[in-house]
Amino acid sequence: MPELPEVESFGKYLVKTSLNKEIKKVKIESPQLLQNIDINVFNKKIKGKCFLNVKRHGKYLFVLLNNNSWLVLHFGMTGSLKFYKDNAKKLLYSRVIFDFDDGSHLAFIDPRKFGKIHFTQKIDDFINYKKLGPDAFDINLKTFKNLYSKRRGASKTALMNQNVMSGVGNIYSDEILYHAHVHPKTSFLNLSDGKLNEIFKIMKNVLKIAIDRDLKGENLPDSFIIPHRIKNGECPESKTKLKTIKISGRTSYYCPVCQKEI
DNA sequence: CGTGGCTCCTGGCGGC
DNA sequence: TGCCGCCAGGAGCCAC
Repeated sequence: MPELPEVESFGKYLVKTSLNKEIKKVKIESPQLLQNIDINVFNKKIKGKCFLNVKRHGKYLFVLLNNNSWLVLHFGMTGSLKFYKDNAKKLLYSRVIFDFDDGSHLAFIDPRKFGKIHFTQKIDDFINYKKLGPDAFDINLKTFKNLYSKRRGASKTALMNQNVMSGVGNIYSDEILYHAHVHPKTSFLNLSDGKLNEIFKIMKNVLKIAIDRDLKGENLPDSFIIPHRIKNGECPESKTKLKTIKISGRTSYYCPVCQKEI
């Protein structure tokens, strides 16, 4: 689930529910999510603090604590956040739970435990450490073209590479290429300058629509390929049955009529 | 640069 | 029903 749009809404959700409350206790059910930090040190850094603000870069959510450090959340394939008030309730697949002093809780839910939690003093340090490219929602056209115009290999692989640009994953790369009428295996090297401009615009648009819809809890438009990502799904435009191929080990959906390989 | 394979985990689904 | 293999919206590591 969690690519850029979902992480953006997790951030908004955290802001809406969990800011400025003292964290009484952290329950760490799955210590393996903690990266480069001892469980005791983690506890010490969090206990008695509160969340002040959030920032997002790509698929990472940075949560500012009132000790000038940032908690870094990455949601993997199945991570999410859930806020609740009921004291007795404990949600299935809770891996880390923040207990606030007013009796409410924020849980990091993650069935597959692919999520990761770090600490950093500065966001930029973390971005450098992970070698993350610019955020897909912030990036400008010039930078985008610099990064992609000479990129070899499949366009889908390039869009998913977090070191080139950060935030687009398997699902949204398919969506972007679908609207651009580009086959996921086609290389950026084979695309015209105009096509790159178009892909840039489409990417921004797709992400914006996805963020808005996610925040409102609505479904994506039927003109998107994502809702048709099912067995026997059809292209909403040409009504052709969608095809799937493996690219970089991930399943890619595309329309064989609208997206011809070059 | 680039690719493909394997790994970390758990649950759901289809096939036999 | 029971078991098995495969698949899943991420990403790091390694060999080539």
